[in-house]
Amino acid sequence: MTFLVVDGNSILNRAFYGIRPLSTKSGQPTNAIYGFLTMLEKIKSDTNPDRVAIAFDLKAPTFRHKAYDGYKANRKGMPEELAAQLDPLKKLLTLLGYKMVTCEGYEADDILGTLSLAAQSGGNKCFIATGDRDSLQLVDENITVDLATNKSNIFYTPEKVMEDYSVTPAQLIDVKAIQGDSSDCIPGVAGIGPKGATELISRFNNLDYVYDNIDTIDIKEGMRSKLKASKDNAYLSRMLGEIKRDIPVDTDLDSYKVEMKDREEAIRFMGSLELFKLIDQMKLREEEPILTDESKEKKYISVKEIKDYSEKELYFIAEFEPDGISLIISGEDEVLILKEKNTIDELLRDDKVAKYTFDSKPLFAYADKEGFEIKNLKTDLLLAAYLLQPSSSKYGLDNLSISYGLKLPIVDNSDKELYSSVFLMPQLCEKLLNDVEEKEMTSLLNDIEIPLANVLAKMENVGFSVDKQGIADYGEMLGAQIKNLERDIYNEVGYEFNINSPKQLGVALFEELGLPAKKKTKSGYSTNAEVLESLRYSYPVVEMVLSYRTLAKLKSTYCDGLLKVIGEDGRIHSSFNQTETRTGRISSTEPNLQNIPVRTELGREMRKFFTAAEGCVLVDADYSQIELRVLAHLSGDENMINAFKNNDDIHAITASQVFNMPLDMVTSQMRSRAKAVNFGIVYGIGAFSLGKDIKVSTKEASNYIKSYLAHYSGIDSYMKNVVESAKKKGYAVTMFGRRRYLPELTTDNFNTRAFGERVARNMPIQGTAADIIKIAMVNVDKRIKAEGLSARLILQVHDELIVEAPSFEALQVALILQEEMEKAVELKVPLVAEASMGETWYDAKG
DNA sequence: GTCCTCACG
DNA sequence: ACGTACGTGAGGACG
Repeated sequence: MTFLVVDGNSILNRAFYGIRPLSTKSGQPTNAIYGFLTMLEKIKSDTNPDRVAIAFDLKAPTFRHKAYDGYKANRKGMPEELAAQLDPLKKLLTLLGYKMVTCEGYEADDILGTLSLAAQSGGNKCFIATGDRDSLQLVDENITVDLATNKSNIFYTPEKVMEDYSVTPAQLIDVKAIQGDSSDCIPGVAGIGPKGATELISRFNNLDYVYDNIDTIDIKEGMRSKLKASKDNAYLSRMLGEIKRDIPVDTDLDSYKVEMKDREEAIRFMGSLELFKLIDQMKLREEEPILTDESKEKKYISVKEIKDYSEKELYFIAEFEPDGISLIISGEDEVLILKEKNTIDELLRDDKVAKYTFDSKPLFAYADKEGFEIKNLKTDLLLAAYLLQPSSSKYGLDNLSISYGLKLPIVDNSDKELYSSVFLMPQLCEKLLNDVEEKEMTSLLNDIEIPLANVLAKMENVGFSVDKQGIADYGEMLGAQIKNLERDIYNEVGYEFNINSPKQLGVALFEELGLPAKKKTKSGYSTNAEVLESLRYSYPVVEMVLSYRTLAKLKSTYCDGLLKVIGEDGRIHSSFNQTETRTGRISSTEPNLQNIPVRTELGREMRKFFTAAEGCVLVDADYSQIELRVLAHLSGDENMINAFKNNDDIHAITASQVFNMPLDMVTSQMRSRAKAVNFGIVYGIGAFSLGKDIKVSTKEASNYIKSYLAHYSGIDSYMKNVVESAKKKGYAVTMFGRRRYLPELTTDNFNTRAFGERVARNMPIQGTAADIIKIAMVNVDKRIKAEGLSARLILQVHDELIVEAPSFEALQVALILQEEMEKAVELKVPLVAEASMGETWYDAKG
């Protein structure tokens, strides 16, 4: 039999430092857990053990021995991020069926020693997997040490130990007794290091022989006196360094059989840690699920293709392939596949068929293209899952089933895993919708998110018309300027290099030209805009680099990037993702139309290429100060509410309050600083960053904030309450009940917790604003339809909506936009939206 | 695949 | 004592 003993703490350490930081979206670190299991799998496949024991130290921070020279090395114990992974790892190992061994008063090494000896005495082969070399003394004919890192595994047999250390494994104890080991606080013989120690032991065999014959052996006098001086330390060190092999742990090897009791629970737990890749790597899902006796769930299902479907309830997902649509439907005892287009269309528009699906947007897009409407869509599980867990990064139907404790049946005549989770959709729906109801998000789901999916689908279909030639020409123009700048920069620096490489640029500026470096990043000098900005007026080359950066960004991201995604219809069809952000905003990809330049004139030019179709105009409306208005509402601060009721210039009013000045004495600089404070408040504010932003000292910035909160005392108390409440509830919440869970608030790590607190202050504001514009979008879409217009919403940019409308509808549409945006919700302050129009986005933006 | 940088609200 | 404002997506360099 082969026995494997794992040095848990040591492998965990290797994993933690060897794998880049990973964490769930909610902030639970997982890299060490991931690394540990990957390494364990690798070790197992290399050693093929029949039994496995995993040894752990009992105490988290490891003070091996009382230090004789202070204990600075381990003073802080384990880093927070590692400590936070210990309990989840142990739980997971237990779920996976491993037996863990700990022993009060002893260390993991002693457990390795005892178990390996027990295995050997029983005539077995034993592997010890560890990350540090202390255990090498245990190696013998039947005990092999696997020195494991996340990259390599080195197997130490007696021969390999001899090869590397020139002594036998047992002699390593004596070598260490002489040389000492500062990391383990083993003193050794002062003045003799690894070389001397190894030579002594390989020549004289052991420590006893050396000291028994200390006056007669043939060594240098200096060494003799060092040895004599440290004799006590040497023997103490040997005692400390020798691993114990008879400590009281369970040596019944059969108790270390690996038996997974509840596979689904293990998968579910791994799912909650978002270790999806690991679930696959460990092939946890391939085998038959274990069903409990009382379970009425089906073990096996089959897949059947059908021509017709006549039930009144349809639980399904839609798949879109080049050859058309197909529905995968949850049947009574099987999964049904429906491919008949006419049948499908009939079902989708039949008001008498209640429909439950996962990911409705493509379905809405399909119906839009086919020119009909989907009727009686009861729910979208993807959107429900998002509301329940907005911080997750992956919402597969299968992961969802698992995390809701459903056991996936085996599909016997298909390899598609998806089918088994489709089969469970009715159960899953019930569980999810109950959950949504309990958390008071039913209206958010049914009245906002699901109708919005339809609106977004249509926006994607319509797309945004662009002037392809215009973009290409603009790109060429930029290209020529970039070439000139390149040449000038090379001239200044004296050689050619890649200006796009921050690394090479750092060397050129801060080494070759000797400019003062301000900041460093992990991999070299920081060359970001903030650093360059501070040098631009003193060094012409910096100015050139800044221009180069601007132009290169414009060309690569916006000209080249956009040209690649123009459709055959001459329009850009971005994708709007509804389940991506943690605050409830939507995001835009391929391309991202929410970050088209506007802040500088040169960039803003890009918007001239975003046009209305022939005979149409763009109507663009944006909210004025929506986040501050939301803040005024949520906080109930009278001062701010009044400012908005009076339709005052909020930043100027803030300036007059913060700087204690009459309004007509407020300078533009004061206004712009007050504006930054307003932004800072919304983001969760810190004096340091505010100071950096407006280029005043941290102290001064801190005074601004104090003054702000004194004048807006309602905001002060609101901000305190909102953090308090998030701590109590575990989540931040918007006006419409959208949640964001904040496990960060309960951690001990100061920075993590401070982050959580800022998010707790920001999310209700950003999220409520997101809710509001979503409502407006749904209502605008409805109004346009109700009034029989052919105008179409084509883009949303967080506080801005763009509609493409036939010219003759433009005025009507502008009114609709403004009206629907302003009355989307009633707040304690007016909600103001302003519309304007033009042939291009450049002209339409007010 | 990750880092750095930078575009937007 | 320590790092430093919220939310996104994309491109280029580099290992």
